[in-house]
Amino acid sequence: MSNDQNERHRIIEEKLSKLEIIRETTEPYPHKYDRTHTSSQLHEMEAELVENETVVRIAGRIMAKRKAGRTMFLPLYDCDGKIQIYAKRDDLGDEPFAFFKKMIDAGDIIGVSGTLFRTKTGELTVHVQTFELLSKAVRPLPEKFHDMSLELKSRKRYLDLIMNLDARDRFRRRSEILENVRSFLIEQEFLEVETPVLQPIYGGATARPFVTHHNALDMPLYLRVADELYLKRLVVGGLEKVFEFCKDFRNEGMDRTHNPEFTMMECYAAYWDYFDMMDLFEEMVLRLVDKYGDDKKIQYGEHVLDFSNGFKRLRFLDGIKEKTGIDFGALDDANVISEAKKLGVTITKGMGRDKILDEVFGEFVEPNLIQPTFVIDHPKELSPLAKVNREDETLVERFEAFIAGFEVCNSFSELNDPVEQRRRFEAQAKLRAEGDDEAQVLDEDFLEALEMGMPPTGGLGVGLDRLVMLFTDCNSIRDVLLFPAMRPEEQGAE
RNA sequence: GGGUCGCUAGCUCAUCAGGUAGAGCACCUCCCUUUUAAGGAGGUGGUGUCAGGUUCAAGUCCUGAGCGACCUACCA
Repeated sequence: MSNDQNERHRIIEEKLSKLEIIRETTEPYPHKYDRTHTSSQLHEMEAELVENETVVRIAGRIMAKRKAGRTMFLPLYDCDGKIQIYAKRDDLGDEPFAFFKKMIDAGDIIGVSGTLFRTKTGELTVHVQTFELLSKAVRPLPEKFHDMSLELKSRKRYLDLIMNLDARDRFRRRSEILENVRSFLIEQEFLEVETPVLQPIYGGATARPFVTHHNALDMPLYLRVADELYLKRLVVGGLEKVFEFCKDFRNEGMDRTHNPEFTMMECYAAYWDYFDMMDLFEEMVLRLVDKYGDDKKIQYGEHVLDFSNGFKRLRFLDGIKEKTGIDFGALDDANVISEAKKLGVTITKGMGRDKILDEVFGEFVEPNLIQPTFVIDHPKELSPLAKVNREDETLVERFEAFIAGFEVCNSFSELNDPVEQRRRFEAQAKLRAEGDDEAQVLDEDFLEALEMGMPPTGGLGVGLDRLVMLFTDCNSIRDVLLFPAMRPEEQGAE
């Protein structure tokens, strides 16, 4: 972008010329610095460090420079918090102090050694004995007492992380949550595996893919929309419990719960059904509730989400009946259409009965599912990879978890009948021919795997970004992605 | 995709009855030996998102484009 233009900016010019002056006597970008403590360790170990007058070495970014004559106070941010440092001319000597005062600015990264004390206003502070410039910043920090715009935070996440310690905490928590889920699955004896991101045929979800091209093979490849079909191949192969943390890519709209690339966790367990998966998911989430919530409750925006009774179970058609008063399950196709129309649902050509039900559900039920709910037993056409329901052959054995009005997971008793699976794929092909470009594509290689015999299997996919949103009280997926998708700032930039 | 609002100094924002721009932070000079949105004095810095139009005159009005925020619809 306009680097050249920005580098003409006065402040940057000034800092660059300052940098050249520094270079005459000092290396502004040395190779390393040995620190003895981090800021939070200083706070934790204060009593001991003060008593022993321990000389500590810390490093971090200067966030402000408060000059008071022949002394300076500077807040320093490091990996886990902040600590104030105090520099005094009489301690450092005229030359070094002058260098510090003149050449080192807010935004620079320095290392200092010194002893701990408390100022008369009570702030724990390092009394500097020696200092070292570790990295000179040639751009100014953003303004310090107003929050950056949301756009700038998302575009330049490093600035957000520099300025806002809570942003660092949020992403640290994201990592912690993912780690928690991972170790939970490993405890349950799931095996972590990796499957292709680049796939010759995409499948496992109803979604439009990103397409790319392999030059050597001269063929199109698709970025995965799900890893489901690969994980099931592994179950066929005898890896009975597998999981993957997978970046998936869907070429669709973006909003507060959707980013074109996002992170899912899918897991499959042989000999399990969807009830087992409900238990697994519930336990996985309750662990997080215990860790981050209070008395089985978590605050999310205006809502208090109450997990003390686990997830409520709501049958898909019952949910619709509750909210609309209409028992769609008892209606024939023509009446489904006319009732849906009465409700104001837009029906387009090629929408089958079940698709219409999905619309009704999405409109009238989903937004109301604030408290943790498993929506179970969906219509068959919506779920071409799910096994038919053992009690009602028009439905499948499936559940989706809804919390705070959005979907967090999707799971089924996996369809393992190769003949039936082929039929379902063919039905999808028909939908596709009728114009549904999200319909799934027949995957012959996957069918061949099923034909080898897959044990009865339970599968689960969890939208990890959304899970993180819940436990970080974030309203938008962008806030839990370090680098959310953004349009380039300037056109024709290069 | 549809609607509403926004885009002015590096950052956060003023100017909003059309008369060619201001503040705070940051930066520069100076004063200040316990400050913490440090303070005081002075100063630099703007092709007002872009492109057209109306007008004697446009950041300000009109049209279009770009980017963003929020709401709304669909996929996790």
